[in-house]
Amino acid sequence: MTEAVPPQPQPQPATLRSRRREEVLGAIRAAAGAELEEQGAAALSLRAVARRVGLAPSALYRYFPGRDDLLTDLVVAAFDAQADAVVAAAGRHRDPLAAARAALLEYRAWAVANPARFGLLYGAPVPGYAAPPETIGPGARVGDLVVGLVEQLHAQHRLDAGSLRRRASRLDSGTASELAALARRRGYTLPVGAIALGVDGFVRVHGVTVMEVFGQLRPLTSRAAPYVEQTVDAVLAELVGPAAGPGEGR
Amino acid sequence: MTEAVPPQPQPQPATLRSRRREEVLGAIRAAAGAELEEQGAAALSLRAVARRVGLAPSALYRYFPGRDDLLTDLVVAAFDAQADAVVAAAGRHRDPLAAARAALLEYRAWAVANPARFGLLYGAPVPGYAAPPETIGPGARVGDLVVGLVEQLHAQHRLDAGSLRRRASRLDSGTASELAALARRRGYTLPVGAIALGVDGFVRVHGVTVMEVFGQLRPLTSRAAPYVEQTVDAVLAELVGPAAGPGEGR
DNA sequence: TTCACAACGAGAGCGGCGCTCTTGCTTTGT
DNA sequence: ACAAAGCAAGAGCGCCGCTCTCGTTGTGAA
Repeated sequence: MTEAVPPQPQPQPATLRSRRREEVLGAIRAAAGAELEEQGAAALSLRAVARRVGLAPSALYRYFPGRDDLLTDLVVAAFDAQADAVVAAAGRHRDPLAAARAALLEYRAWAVANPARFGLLYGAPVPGYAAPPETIGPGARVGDLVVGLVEQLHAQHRLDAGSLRRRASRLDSGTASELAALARRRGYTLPVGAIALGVDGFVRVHGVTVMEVFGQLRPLTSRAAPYVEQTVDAVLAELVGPAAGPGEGR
Repeated sequence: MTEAVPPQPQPQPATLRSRRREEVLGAIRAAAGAELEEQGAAALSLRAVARRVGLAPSALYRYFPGRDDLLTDLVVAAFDAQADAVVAAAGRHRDPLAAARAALLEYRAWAVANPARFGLLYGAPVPGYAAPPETIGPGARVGDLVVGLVEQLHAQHRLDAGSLRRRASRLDSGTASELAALARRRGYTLPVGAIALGVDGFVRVHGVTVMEVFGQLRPLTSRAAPYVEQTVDAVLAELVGPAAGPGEGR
């Protein structure tokens, strides 16, 4: 559970040793990322990483307490890379609806481009490995972005009133109070029905992405991209009404 | 890729050896299932299975050519068990809408009750293991059931005309022709828009199930059951219009 | 009924895995 | 200049999947 390496770099000493250490650490991270991409998460082998960087297997334990901590490091890096990509895609649009569309499509595109990393984050848990608490921070960035965009749409009075009413009427009191608590905790200022709408949409896109990346979509369509696009458009239509076509936004 | 054991039992010899073989095979399957439930798919160890059955590790190779073939056997068994549960749940209702609701809820309930088996089927692929072709037959039973129920709703003119029109207008020609080919291949007699509606609904339920079983839903709600139920109801409402409440059907 | 044969289970052994401990060597701060 | 700390390598532990060999035992044909 202990952090392998403190995230804040201390540039004060800049000694020969600390510089070497950063270099080797970067090489290990790069090698582990390459191994992950080629072999998958559960097959990540410390010895293979050591071979790739040209170190003895035992030398790796100077940098990571164990295989699980190396996995944790990769999990955090993957969450951050994914969030960076999605946030950047959303940031290219001023209009929150166009930003949401770009974010959801990028969520899927990043997953398709990085299947092993995506599987590490959202696949069946690696046996004997429990995600430590320091991974939940980076893991929440995408969700926060989506809710933030829904919040903007709500502030601009663009959320579909019918969808909002229908969704709120389906909410049971337990889920509603938990969503309200979540909103209070994170400082959201939108009604729980709107949060539920946003969650529904994200869950839907995540579901179709999981099916595509893990191979269950291929029996239905050989090219999954247009199907995902249709799903995203349906999600946006549910949010702001049927006016939201593919050409909406900037 | 070779089937470890022919599925059709030959009761003709009934010799002492063949009877013993069936017993040991059953014990191995049971032990492997227990190991799978306790340790997860990727950690399934032939030696652990052998210990549990009380055999030498090498003796297992008389029954399965290797670890992957044992995995394949478990995959087929899991697909069949899941399909049995879902089909049975649907079979308890005459009305296709009620049957669809029961089937989708049972799909999630079985996954929650058998997380390791579900992860074996739909999680990130086990490294170095590719699902062999004999697994796709049992894997299609649930999909066929869902499409069959949508087909019944269509035959009874109960599908929501607006949903059907909106979904068809969003279909691109490539996806549409692939769905049409799928329908031809499997003998469906419903329009591609209806197939797409059914696929959308199933994908949605699968997505929320994956998130619950793999642990990504807990940050949102501590009790996922009502959220899944709301999703299923939304899916059914999309199918037959907003009249479909939780109390619909027999 | 006898007997060659095939199925069976156990054991030894191969290379690879995560991980620990020990042993030298190099850099560091005093 | 020197003790202390960091570092890399090697040996070794028990685990893994898998192969090969060797007695033993049930089987079907002679």
